[in-house]
Amino acid sequence: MKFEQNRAEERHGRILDAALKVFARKGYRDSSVDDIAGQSATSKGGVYFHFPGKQAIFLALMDRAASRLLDRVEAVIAQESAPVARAEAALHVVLRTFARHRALARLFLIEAYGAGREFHARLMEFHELFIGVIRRHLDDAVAAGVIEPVDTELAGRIWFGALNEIITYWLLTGRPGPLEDSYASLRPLLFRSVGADMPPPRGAAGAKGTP
Amino acid sequence: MKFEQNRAEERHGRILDAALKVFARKGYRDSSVDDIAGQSATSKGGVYFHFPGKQAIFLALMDRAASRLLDRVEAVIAQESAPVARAEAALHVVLRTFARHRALARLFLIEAYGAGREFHARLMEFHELFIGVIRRHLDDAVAAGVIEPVDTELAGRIWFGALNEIITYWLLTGRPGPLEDSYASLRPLLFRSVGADMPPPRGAAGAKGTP
Amino acid sequence: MKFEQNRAEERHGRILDAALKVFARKGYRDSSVDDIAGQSATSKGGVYFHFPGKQAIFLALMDRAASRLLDRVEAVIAQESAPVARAEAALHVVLRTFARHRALARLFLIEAYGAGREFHARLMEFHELFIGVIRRHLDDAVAAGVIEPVDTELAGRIWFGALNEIITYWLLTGRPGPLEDSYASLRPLLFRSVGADMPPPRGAAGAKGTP
Amino acid sequence: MKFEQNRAEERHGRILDAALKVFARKGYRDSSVDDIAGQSATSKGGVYFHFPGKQAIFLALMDRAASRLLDRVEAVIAQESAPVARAEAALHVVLRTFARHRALARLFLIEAYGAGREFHARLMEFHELFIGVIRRHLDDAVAAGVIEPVDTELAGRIWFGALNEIITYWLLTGRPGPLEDSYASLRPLLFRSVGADMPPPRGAAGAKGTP
DNA sequence: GATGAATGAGCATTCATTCAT
DNA sequence: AATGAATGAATGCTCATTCAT
Repeated sequence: MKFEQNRAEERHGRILDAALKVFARKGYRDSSVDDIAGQSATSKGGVYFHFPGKQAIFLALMDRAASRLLDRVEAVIAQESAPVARAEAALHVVLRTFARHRALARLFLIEAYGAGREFHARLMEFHELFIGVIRRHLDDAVAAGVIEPVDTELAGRIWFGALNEIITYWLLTGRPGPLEDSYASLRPLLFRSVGADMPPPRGAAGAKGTP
Repeated sequence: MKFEQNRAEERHGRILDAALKVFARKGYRDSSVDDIAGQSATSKGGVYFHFPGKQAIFLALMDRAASRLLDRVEAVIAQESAPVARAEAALHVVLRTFARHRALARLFLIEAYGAGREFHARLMEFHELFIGVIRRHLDDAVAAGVIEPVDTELAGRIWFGALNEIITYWLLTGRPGPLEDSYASLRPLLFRSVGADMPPPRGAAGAKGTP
Repeated sequence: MKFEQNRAEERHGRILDAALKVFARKGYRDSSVDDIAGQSATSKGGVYFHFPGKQAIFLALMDRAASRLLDRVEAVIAQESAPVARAEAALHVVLRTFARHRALARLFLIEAYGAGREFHARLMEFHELFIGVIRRHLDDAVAAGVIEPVDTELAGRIWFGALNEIITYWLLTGRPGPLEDSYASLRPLLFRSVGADMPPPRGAAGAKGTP
Repeated sequence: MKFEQNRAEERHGRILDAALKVFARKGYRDSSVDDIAGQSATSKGGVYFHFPGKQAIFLALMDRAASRLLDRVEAVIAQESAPVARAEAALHVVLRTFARHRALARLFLIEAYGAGREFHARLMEFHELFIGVIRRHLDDAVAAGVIEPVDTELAGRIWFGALNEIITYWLLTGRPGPLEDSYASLRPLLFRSVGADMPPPRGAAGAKGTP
């Protein structure tokens, strides 16, 4: 029975993997359940056994992806100690992950809009989740006196929106070639926006220059 | 003949107006040409007489809207003299216009993504157009020594992306109630991002110079 | 008024010419009245002024073509004196005319079938008309004792059907390259079918060799 | 699984049967897929599950019919020994089959022309197939010295074309009442066309040899 | 007479979903 | 659990025909 459960879970996951590929390639509306069934080496009936419908697949896919992404964010944040660095880290992981997984990026930045009314609320929840992370650490920074008091929710939203535009543009036009190159220029602008001193670049881990 | 031409143009415009309403209400994919025909008090055949197809309607709609919006932007910019104020003005008009015309906002911020691959390139062109306006005036500001040298293209993109996120969130959740309220908090963050001093708020222009 | 009448007739003919081109190129069902209007440098409304509808155009076209073809047949027959030669001449003109006017051939051999029930009766009338011509001269030949008594109606139909198949095959496959080449081989077979001696080839006009 | 396969094949065949009826009654262009679905007691979707489209149905129908007809031809030919009798048999089966199955006749002699460009090539292939059968046996007859050397391909085409015209005329006008009556008059004309002696009528085979 | 805008019925095709096996 | 056959509603688009100007 444990065995069967695993098999079911594996199938479940396989369908989501297939859906991600298909949705990213053809877009939500132009993907058919048959496409997903084909890509996941299952039958249409099989897909409907594991999911109640096409919408549910997309929703489950967003949930799984968002939760994995948040986990990664939390993991990276845990390695930073300075509040601003933590906020920054959150942003950077998202950029890096999307740069490495275009399909994922398409899902959140493009397809979720086109999938229809039903997904918008959920998408906004995800935005809030990520913005909330940024915001929390900016709040810490304010509390610690590292940055001036600002509307941290709005600041988080700005950071997030800026990132979105950059990644979306990259997704749809291919520019700039290596997405991560944007980050070096992006950093100072965002930091300045909340009146933070430029901390050493991420990864330099505070080891440099402190006597 | 002049008369007939006007009649044709009027119908053309009426169809676009109807399409805007319908697309904003039901989304591009869930809107049928019949819906548009009904809303514009025309027959389906009439719609197809004026437009080659559904996609063309959406495209024409985006073009018309973007061109009107750009005109408004240019008009407002012309009333400002300081470069940073001009860049800011561009942003502000967009915010105000979208706040007053939710349907328009939906079109550009939501539906254009869901309408399919064919529209993405065009949408990005519009982004570039607006970002280009901001950028040009930031360049002027740099040249005038008003702000420090920054990657103005990226700065423009950040401003634009931040605005997008704010408006999108408002569109989909209704928060904050009056969208324009965001502007007051947004301003200092964006200005700081490019290292600009806070100019007096827009519209306070007449107050300048009073001791 | 005579002038206007001529203008109208000219337009009428121009539309038929255009229709012939269009029908031959795209087939009756895939040709639109717009296509015909375009090809005849008229407006759709103009076409409908001269003809009550698409069917009527096709019918008028068939009538005009058949009548011209019959005229040509009669003219050529008048130049022959031997009854069998006359029957043969009828066949030969049709072959030659269709070989030189593919569009015409398409009209009668292909499109008339696809145009729908309404045209079938008329098409069969045309078949009968041509077969009647052949038959009449075969009857003369029988009466003159030149050929044995045969079912001349059937013989006419056979001659006509054979010709049809040959031309149709040529129309749709392009073989044989020069359609008229078939004629030399066709002649003896058809003549033998009615038990006629092989007369000298048409065009040799009895002048050759007879002392 | 064998069972399901049968069920699928049965449905497949049922749809073709329905299509034959519908196409023969209304013509290819005036038949809708809905008509076929209705006639086959299936849903439109069901039809599309078994066939990729309307054209494919027509094509499959032609293929099935032609293959069945060819089988019948071969079977009848096998019962004759004389080459000319075999060629004749081929012709006769076609006449008889079409006389008994008007729908089939309509399909090949009328609708295939009206169905559009796409079908013409296939139709000509069928013509060639049947003509090839006749031709082969005429070749045998020539080789056996039974008939004089003639262009057997052309002779086959003539026989076939003659038959076509006769059947087509019967289909569209109803004359002669019993189509098969034509055959008795047709035989001598065709035989003579290739210079063959009149063999005893088909079916009289058992009478052969009685002094 | 001529034009072209407008109409509206018709149709092939797609696809999410259901269900018998 | 899984399959694939079946359903039926939905929709973009075409086009013969009409008619106001």
